[in-house]
Amino acid sequence: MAVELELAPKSKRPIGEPCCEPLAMPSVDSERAARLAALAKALGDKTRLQLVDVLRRHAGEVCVCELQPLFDISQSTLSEHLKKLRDAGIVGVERRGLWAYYYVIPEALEELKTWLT
Amino acid sequence: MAVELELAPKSKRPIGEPCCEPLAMPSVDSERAARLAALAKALGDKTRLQLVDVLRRHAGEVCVCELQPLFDISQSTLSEHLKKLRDAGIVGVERRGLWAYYYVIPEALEELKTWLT
DNA sequence: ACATAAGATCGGCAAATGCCGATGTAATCT
DNA sequence: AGATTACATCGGCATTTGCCGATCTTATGT
Repeated sequence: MAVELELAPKSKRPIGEPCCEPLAMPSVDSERAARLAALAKALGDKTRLQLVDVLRRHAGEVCVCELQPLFDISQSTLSEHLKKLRDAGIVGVERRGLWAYYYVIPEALEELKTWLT
Repeated sequence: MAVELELAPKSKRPIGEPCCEPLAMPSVDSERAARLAALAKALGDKTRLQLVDVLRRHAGEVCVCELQPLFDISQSTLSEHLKKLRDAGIVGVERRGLWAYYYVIPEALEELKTWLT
């Protein structure tokens, strides 16, 4: 993973001890960090996290109207949560007739999981 | 985290009847969902995610003043980001003299990782 | 064609977030 | 003691967020 942030040595400090050793400091590159943060952000809401949890185990089987009674929020709010998850690439939708069936995209969760490992 | 959900089989239904049966789903692990969401939320910022990434590789070796030049934000903003990570239980601090050495608490990341698996 | 239903989007509002400079606190140096 | 340093916290500001009811779009049934 490309090093984008570099460590600069401290210029001032009490004479005795150095604050810290200068370290070549690898970090996730900016683009990847932004992507990972976006994934985490999308999961950073209790309702959305529960949505993902439910969808993960019932992908393609549950329509939105079935999801609705599980949460104490309005239909529009639920729809907006699902949109955020969609925008983050965490879920996808399949429309069948009047209904919308959401499913988790496992690769998205895998991305985060990989970084966490 | 198991949100216990019973799925009602989907069937075509006449107009005028609800799309699906309401599903009896007590927000069983509501507490755990909140915890996981809080973890994800804390990671849901590019700067904080990069902070965690750096700290993970250099736990206890890097003081805040050394972290600072890595990010294009003010000292106070950096400090506030670290506080959020602290509050989420993702990092801890050890103070040595004037300096503060942050380290990642691996169990916190593990929590999220486990759920993602 | 018309009515109905699922779901997305809009407008608006209160609360939370990220950011900064200024100030506070505590440890260390002269 | 006073000065300096590292870091935390405060006050304020602009943006984003979550939420809602209302409305729009699209598909289906009569």
